[in-house]
Amino acid sequence: MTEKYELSEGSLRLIMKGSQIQNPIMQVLGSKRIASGSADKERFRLLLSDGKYAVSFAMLTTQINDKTTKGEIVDNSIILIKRYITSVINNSGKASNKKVLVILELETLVPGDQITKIGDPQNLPDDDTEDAPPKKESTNFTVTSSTKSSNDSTMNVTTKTANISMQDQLTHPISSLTPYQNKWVIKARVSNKSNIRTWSNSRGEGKLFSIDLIDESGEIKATAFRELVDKFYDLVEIDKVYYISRCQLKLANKQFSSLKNDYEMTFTNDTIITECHDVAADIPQTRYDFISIDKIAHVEVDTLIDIIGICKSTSDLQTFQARSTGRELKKREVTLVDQSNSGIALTLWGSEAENFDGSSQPVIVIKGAKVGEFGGGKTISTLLSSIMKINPDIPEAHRLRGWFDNEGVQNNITNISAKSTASRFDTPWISIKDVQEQNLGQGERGDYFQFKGTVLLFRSERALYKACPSEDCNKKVNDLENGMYRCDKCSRDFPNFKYLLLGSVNVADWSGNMWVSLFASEAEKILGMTSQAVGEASENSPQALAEIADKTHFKQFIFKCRAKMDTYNDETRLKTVAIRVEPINYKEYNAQVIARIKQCLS
DNA sequence: CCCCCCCC
Repeated sequence: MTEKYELSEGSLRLIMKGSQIQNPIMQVLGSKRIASGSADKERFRLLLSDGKYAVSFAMLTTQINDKTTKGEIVDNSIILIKRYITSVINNSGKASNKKVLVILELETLVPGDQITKIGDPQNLPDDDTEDAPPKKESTNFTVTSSTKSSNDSTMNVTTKTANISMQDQLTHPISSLTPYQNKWVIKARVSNKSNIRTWSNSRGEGKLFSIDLIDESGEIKATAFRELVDKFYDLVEIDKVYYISRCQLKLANKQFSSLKNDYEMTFTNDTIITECHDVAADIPQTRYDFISIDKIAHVEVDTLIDIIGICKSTSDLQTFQARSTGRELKKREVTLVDQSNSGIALTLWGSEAENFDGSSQPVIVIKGAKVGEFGGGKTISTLLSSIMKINPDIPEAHRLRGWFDNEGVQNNITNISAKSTASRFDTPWISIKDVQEQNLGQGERGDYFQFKGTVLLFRSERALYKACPSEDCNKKVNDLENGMYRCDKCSRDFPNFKYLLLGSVNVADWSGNMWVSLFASEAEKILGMTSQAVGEASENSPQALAEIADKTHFKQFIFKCRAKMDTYNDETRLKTVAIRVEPINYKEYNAQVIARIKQCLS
């Protein structure tokens, strides 16, 4: 084992001086949990050895904490460090800064239980300022690049005087920031920037804007208030990289941010922000934590999530008044699908909705979309703080594009935004014979059922009446024979009325026939005419209604009915109302027929 | 110190 994985002897000394060593191999001699402000943000500190030197201040970035909690890193484990940064931590109040090695990515080469301690490593002193060993000394590792300070023996690593420029300092990883320590400099990219917003409440009023900052180790939100808005708003530009120092840290309110950080920062009068023109490639763009669409079905409402999906379809732009504020709102609904063969409705707002063009079925990526619920299905919506990208150049987007074009486009998609109105789906399909034999309609609410029926007769007598012209009143009016019409329900006389149909139809299926009654809206669907048009035709010709009714014969529809016992003139009998008459959806109808045939065969 | 983010 030891032959196979030789430790990168001497590499720790160079690393702690700021050099970049390619894939150094180290042994873990110890690890311990570091107490932290919040329980879910634990950190791990490692005692690392390169076989020659040992360093006790190495940390795992929190993203890879699971390496220790899963038991992958135990004492004596040999690890390959794939990515790391060195940084300076000021022990608040103490005179000297401390160098720290933050491991961003690692691979365990040999589990600790299969090996013992290698060599007799000596602690590397904190104030190690001697020159690094000359390069000709034989080493088994490669120095790929070194920081400016590594060929300068005075090193800025332990310097914190204000008159050196920030560029000369080693920067701190965002993930190492805490409210307990405020001497730091981060080098971070602005991945999102809000507009300037004002507020006014019981605690006062003012204005603010916020930005999202990202580096290789993590991300954090930063907010500027009041006069600091004027100072920084124009200075800070989206996608650019800055050195930032002297902000105040506080606990983040997770409800309002999807960023993976327990803290957020507030700009202060002492905050310094300078642009970094020498942008290292290792400052990432936006970081996402995508959740697949099928899993959103189980996510709590109001949670902020990151999502990637193909825009399968889009609705037209809709404009309406907000009920609460009365403000005019614009929205567009987009259906996103992904490899889980699930779809979800995404709502875009305002100008984002207006300008959106989904005709090419692009990949949509959103950081910080809000999960909502409508009619029992889950939906998502963008917020002002969301970042939306169309066809971003990231591996996940290319993978999704490939899946959709090759396969997903023809897959059946389960839409998790579908309304789940149980009663509608459960309406049983039964025959007319069953309706008559099953003694339906005894209950208070009546019984609901549906069937495919053929119209045998549309009764034209008394199919039309003059109704109250008030919008929501369909009461029959009395013709006062003086040009006025009285509505008893509204207790008013009107100079006009509206025509309404009151349908009564004899419908048949394979098993029998029965009479069903229909409200105007459904009778209109069978006649293919509005009540008003039928009424006007009748005024011109007394035969018109009979002729119109004749044309309905042998038309077929799906009748969704309610059967209920009804008492009229002391006579109690079953009354069936077709509450909805719909054209036959053969896909749905045939599925039901096939299901019943299968049931018969089993 | 904000934290509103809308509708069916």
